[in-house]
Amino acid sequence: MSDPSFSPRGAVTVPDKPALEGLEQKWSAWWESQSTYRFDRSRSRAEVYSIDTPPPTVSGSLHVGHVFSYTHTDTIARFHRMRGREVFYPMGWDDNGLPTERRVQNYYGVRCDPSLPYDPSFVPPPTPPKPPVPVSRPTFIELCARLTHEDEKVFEDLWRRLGLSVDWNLTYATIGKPAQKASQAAFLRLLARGEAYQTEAPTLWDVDFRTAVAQAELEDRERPGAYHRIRFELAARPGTFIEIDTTRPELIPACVALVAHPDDPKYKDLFDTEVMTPLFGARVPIKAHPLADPEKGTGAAMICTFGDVTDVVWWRELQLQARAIIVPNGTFRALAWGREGWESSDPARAQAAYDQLTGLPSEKARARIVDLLRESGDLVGEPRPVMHAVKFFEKGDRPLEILTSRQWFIRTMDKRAALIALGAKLQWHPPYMRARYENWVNGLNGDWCISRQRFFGVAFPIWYPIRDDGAIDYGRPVVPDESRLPLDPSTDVPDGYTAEQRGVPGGFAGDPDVMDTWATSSLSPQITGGWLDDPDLFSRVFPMDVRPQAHDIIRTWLFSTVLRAYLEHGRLPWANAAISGWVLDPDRKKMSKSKGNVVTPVALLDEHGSDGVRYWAASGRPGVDTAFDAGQMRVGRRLSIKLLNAAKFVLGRPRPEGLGVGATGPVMAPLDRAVLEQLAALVEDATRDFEAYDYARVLERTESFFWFFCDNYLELVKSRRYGDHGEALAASANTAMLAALSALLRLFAPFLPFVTEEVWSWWQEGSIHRSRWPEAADLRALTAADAPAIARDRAALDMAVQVLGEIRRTKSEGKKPLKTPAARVRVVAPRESLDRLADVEIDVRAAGLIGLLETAEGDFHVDVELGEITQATPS
RNA sequence: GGGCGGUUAGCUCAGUUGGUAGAGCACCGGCUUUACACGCCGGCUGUCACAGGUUCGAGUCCUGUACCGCCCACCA
Repeated sequence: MSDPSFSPRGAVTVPDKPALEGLEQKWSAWWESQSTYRFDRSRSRAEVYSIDTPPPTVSGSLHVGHVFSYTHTDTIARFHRMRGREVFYPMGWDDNGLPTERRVQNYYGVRCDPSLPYDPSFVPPPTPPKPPVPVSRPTFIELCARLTHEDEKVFEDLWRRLGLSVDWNLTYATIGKPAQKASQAAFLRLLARGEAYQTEAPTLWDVDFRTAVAQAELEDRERPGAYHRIRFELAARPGTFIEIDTTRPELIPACVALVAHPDDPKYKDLFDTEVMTPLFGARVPIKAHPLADPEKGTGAAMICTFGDVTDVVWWRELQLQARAIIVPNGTFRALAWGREGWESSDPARAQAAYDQLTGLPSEKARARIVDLLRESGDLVGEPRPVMHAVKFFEKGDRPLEILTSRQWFIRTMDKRAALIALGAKLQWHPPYMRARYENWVNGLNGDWCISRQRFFGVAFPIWYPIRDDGAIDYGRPVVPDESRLPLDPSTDVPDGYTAEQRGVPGGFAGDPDVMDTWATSSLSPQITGGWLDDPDLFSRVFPMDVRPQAHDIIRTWLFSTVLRAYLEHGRLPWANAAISGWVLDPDRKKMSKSKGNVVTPVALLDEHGSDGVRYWAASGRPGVDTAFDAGQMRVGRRLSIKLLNAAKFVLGRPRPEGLGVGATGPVMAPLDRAVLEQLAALVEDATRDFEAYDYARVLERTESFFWFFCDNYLELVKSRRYGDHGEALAASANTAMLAALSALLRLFAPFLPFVTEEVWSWWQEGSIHRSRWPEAADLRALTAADAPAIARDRAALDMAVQVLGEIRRTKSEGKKPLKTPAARVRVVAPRESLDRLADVEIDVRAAGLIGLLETAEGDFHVDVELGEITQATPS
């Protein structure tokens, strides 16, 4: 036989009652012991299929969305493995950054106080205390590591249970040493090339986390607010006012100008004259800028430092002064009017007003100042409530503020054209996802801020000299040699200094910040591929074949990875992006913990089995948000059971003795040839679709064929295969069935790894997941049919199915058992069809329990008379 | 405001170059049939969102509209 894999190897062992129970434990343990998914790094780049696995956030909750998208990737990985590629499939854990910090704070009841000394004997209290216990930064980081390790085990258990074919020797963590080293080295190289820079500038700021955040981490949320109409008195014409609308009246003390459109006739004559701010009496100019919309509010707006990103644009482009009033925790700072350049026409009144705001957060200050404005008569009318979108840090609970601070940036704006070009070269699955990427790149409005004022993360590996006057000299950072990485500048000492010089004049200070989590995640191909420490491995896996990920992080993870690969290697990090959708609940909302509609994945696997859950997941098409559907999981479970039973039949020992599974022979019956030809076509389609990352289509078609195979083909050939028409025809059926079973099992293997492995083990050696993907040519070699013969065989199969269907219908409508004989069947059909029916007559007669079969030429129809056969069976 | 998807049976969704509308689930009826009752056989179900256009012919191609969802921008 040209395809050896359908010939049974050794003894065939089929359980009496095949069942799914226990298969997951059995086979996942076996795969582990056999190293079935071990990556062989001796293979060349062309032979390798490498996957840039997304590291799940281990501090987050496990949910069906994980199961969904990781199953998609696993089907792709298994397909390519069976196609002969050596699959590089690592697993990563995202334990970096804020989610971990927040979880550690809540879990242990601690808070990080970097000023505390390290206490090695610290043990977290048994229950989280309130208020939280302050701990040193090293202790906090230890607790982060401890908890994430626990979380990782839970994820690993889930992944093994789900049957992901990852190589567990290739795990990585985004806070692990290799990740730190890669992040720090890449940063130093960017710094050396001038692609990373530090500057003091207005920055998006989360007041609860007290850190800068990036544009990519923003999200809009609808919040109630109110327009407040405020009057500003013209400095040159007391008693004459300009009115503006604002949703943030509390920022009036930070007001540095008013602005209107250059062509707005209402304000044309007033540009570059001055007004007095209400309550505070500061003189501010009226400026013209095209971003001001004459249609909005009164047409004039207040510019504050800083109320929103438009303020930043105006402030920068109109070269205004800064009056910063909000401090990192989001409250109004103490300040003295009349000093620090905070002039006022009435400093005492300004001070009195401002004192009422000092120490308040924005929202409280807003309520307070509205009272003051109402008393002073500067509030025109009453506030008009409105729902409006407010910018939030995606993980934050309060609206962002914009604060001026010193931050690190990676140059992005000047790379946009190159990034668009790279995005066009990337193969997107589905293709329309590219638009989201291009949308994002084109909408960027600043370089990427990568520094965060947090504790648990990758440190910036640099120090700054401290001048003799005690000031930190940010302009001359002290950088280490790459060989020292990874390092922590808060404990490690720069070359040429001693530890005693830390923090003293003439000494040094470490950079206090950590990197944005995406600054590390964006290097995942480099981290997993051994970029710095294992160039041999890197040359075999990079650039990678595929990045699988969900569509919501195209703007973050996908974008930043493309950027970093471009900056570091001048090329794309992968050839393909396979984008998964979300899991929606039946109400079409994104499944989320807050809505309380999350089903735990383990409970699903318990109820429906891994293969059942995977079936549901794999039926979700690439990029498409998919409804959670337990019904589909039941269908998948049923399919798995059907596979067990169909295989039991195909591999079973039919009567008479001697015509066992070993009795194969030339495929000579038209039905057998037809089914193998159909299967060959299916294999071609499946291969093509899988190559195009359309796993869902492969599953759908394979399943459809499989049910046809069971319900029609197997039923039609049963009798012949039992030997009722001689050994040669039995052997033909036997061969076709075995070849079909083998191919079908392998087609299903990427989707249903457990049940297919189980069935494979009944009659084959080794893992099905290391077996060869079926080839259409192998199946066609069995039939050796030319095109006209194929057409005849297909027509014959078609006739057989139609006639059998008519007989079944008659029995069903007559409410008779299917075992009821059909005494007389008259088939009227065109001559050609009758010839084809004659080709398969013995199979149709046997399957339909036909007594007398009559034929006549005419338009197709079938008459069936049920009942016992009363006359001798005609030939 | 810009962009991207979607709208097909009660539900979830297929429908590859235009050629008489499909599957599963659900529902109804029947059947112990020697692989499977975790099964089998059969049945019912549609103005393919709407309006135009191209075509001998449109679920499929073009234009527009409506609604749903998402991404981005704006948000004084």
